[in-house]
Amino acid sequence: MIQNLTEEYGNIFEPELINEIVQVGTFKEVPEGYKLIEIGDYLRGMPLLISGVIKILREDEDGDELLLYYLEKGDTCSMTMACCMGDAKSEIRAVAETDAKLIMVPIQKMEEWTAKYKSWRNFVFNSYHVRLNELLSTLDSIAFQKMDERLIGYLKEKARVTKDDIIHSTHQDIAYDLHSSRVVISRLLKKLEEMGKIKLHRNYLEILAL
Amino acid sequence: MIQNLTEEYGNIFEPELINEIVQVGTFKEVPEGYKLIEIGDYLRGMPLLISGVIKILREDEDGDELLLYYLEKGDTCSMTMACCMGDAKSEIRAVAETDAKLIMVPIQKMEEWTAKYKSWRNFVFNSYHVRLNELLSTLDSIAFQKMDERLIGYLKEKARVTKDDIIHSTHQDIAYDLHSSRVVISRLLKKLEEMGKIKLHRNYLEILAL
DNA sequence: ATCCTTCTGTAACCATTGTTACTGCACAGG
DNA sequence: CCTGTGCAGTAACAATGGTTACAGAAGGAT
Repeated sequence: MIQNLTEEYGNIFEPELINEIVQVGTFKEVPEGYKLIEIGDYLRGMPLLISGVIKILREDEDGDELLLYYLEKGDTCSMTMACCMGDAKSEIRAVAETDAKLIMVPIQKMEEWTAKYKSWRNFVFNSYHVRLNELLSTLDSIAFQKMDERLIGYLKEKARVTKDDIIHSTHQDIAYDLHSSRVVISRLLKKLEEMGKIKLHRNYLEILAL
Repeated sequence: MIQNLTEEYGNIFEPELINEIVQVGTFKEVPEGYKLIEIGDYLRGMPLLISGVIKILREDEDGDELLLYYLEKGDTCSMTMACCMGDAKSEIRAVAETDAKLIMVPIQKMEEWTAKYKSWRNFVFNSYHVRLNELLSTLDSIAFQKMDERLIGYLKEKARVTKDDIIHSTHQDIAYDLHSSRVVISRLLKKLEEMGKIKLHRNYLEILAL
């Protein structure tokens, strides 16, 4: 655990803080598809992501989903922090997009470290900053873009975070993330294939030139 | 300035912090419609709202607008804080929805006070928390609601923050805020009038029962 | 009063997205 | 090998929202 922490966070946290994290944190390794947080969950810990990708989803009363953004190594979940301040109920769902390693820190420490360590304060503020901007771009894409543009953006982003030009998703998977329907996504993907930008297969697709 | 501050913030900030704010802050009174922040502006100060309502807007490259949320007394602009951490360029526009009084605090103090005052830390974290959730509901309404529901929500929220069941807006104004077109809004408003929920007039409308 | 500008109402039309329904294909498991 | 299940392709249609165009009403300015 200590070497993982030092690798990812050694350059931003003071050694004493790293020590504290090692003391109170618990190491966790989760497989792809593992549901880390469900909407309405009471949060007891704050995750520090060591490796892998976590996707953060929003859902409404009817069960309609929407992908908000991905967390990558070095990220933490601002939503979690936000929740720790308030009623502590999660507003979002977190699912491992790939196998992932992370460290869970008890939320009680948050406040303490915020007073004690400048690096922690900067980290927390920076996380909020990044997450707010991430949410803003998500909002932009929903408000200002059409579905074909959103789809292209989605494929690009997914390829980026997984470092893989093969997208291992069914059309239905994509439709869920974009809060659309399978038929619509199939239609648009077919267009992209006709334009030579992607190549479709069963259960996956290749990005050729987006 | 001191009595304004004490009225709105006296119960959450320590007296020493109030003193510091009085020392370095500048009082500002702006009329309805005053543009406080434009997209791309470099931010030099952080606003603490004393009275009035500020609306926060997002805009894309083509100049299409979208209302994100309102700030009310006791609120501050998390976006501003977020911007102070990063490249300091504003991602949003802030316009006074009503006449408003506020205190501008130099951003250099933010970091200092965060280390020094627990109440300030809580205030800043809480602001982020509230703003994140506000952004989430905005996102919800765009992603999951249809225009008629969004319109009703908009009218209710506007009536709430202005404490006035008369909405002093033209159909075009509303269309801008909801990122729709005037004709669409007129159509939907007419339907609401036929349902007896509102009464339409030139340049304003009355909410009867929403 | 007359003119001009702005706001509103409305119709006709279009584009995008979502829905329903049905097809065939791929593949895993017996 | 057959069969069931899930995935993808496609057509026809519906609904929502956006666009264009035009007419008339309100209200201010001269």
